[in-house]
Amino acid sequence: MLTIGKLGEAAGVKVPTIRYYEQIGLLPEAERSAGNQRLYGRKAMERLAFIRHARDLGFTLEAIRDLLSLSDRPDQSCAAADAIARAQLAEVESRLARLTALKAELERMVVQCAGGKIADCRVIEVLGDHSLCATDHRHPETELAQ
Amino acid sequence: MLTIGKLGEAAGVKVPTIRYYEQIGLLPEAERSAGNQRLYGRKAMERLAFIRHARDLGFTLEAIRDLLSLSDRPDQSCAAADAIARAQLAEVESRLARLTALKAELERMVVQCAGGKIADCRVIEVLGDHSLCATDHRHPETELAQ
DNA sequence: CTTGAAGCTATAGTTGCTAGAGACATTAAG
DNA sequence: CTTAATGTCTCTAGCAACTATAGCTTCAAG
Ligand SMILES: [Zn+2]
Ligand SMILES: [Zn+2]
Ligand SMILES: [Zn+2]
Ligand SMILES: [Zn+2]
Repeated sequence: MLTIGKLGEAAGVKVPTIRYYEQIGLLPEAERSAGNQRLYGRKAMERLAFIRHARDLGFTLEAIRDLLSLSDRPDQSCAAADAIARAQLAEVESRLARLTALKAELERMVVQCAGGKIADCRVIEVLGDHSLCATDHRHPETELAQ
Repeated sequence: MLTIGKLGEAAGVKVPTIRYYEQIGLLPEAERSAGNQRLYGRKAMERLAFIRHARDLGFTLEAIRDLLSLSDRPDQSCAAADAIARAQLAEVESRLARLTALKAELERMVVQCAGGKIADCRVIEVLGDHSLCATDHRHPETELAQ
């Protein structure tokens, strides 16, 4: 059995984060030692590794909650899990598209500035006027999140 | 003079967001009508458009605060403004790199799943075990933000 | 002149944590 | 065995950048 600190170290998750996951019900309530300290076994460790990995792949905690409850029912079809993954892929693709446009605009800005006074700075000028942009990079309904 | 609603419409910014910007000091306190409603002139409109555009390009409100105070001093060198823009470009590039890796992993996951039971689902399997990943996509110190 | 939209303030909620305060538990050294 | 240094406990508050709600006042159209 691992203490919370050891578990965090093993899984690459900070201690308060583990407690937070328990608090929001993503991890079950941990067993406690005689002195009221949390103790974790292999199952908890695997569950936390799953969460950590899914977070690293950009899934929200809500999506992870769903994936975890799916993974607890091995006999069911995996269609729902696959749908969550495909939605996450679509999300990532849309962010990629947006960031690619942003990168192009930012590059244009910094390249075009000759480096004089603020009054002549292309960066300041472009920020004040989107019509000077080459692409339509504007924030659609897509959230900035992640 | 525009009311807050008209200003928001013109600049593509929601009304509560404008009030929020005023509250945090990003916009100056607006003039008020006899009935205590905010009124905006062309300067406020330009300032809000600048903020909106910079937000669309991914700058943080802190960076925008700095850019705005720089743009209020037209005689000074634009080096500081350019540095902020280059930092933002670097940030975007690092997010792009990470998202590109995520996209590759997510694609691998969804492609490899044959679509049967959860017990055999490649999505669930890979989420539980990063060693099944092709790339090291893990979250460095870089924040997930935006 | 009435009514509905738009404005006002103030507070709380969102996501996914992170940081602190103050108290108890465990471990290692002396 | 005692102390000191960590580690852990709970609880609360804070971060970005808004968004939503409640309960009010003001404005503009018919
Ligand atoms: Zn410049
Ligand atoms: Zn633009
Ligand atoms: Zn599957
Ligand atoms: Zn992985």
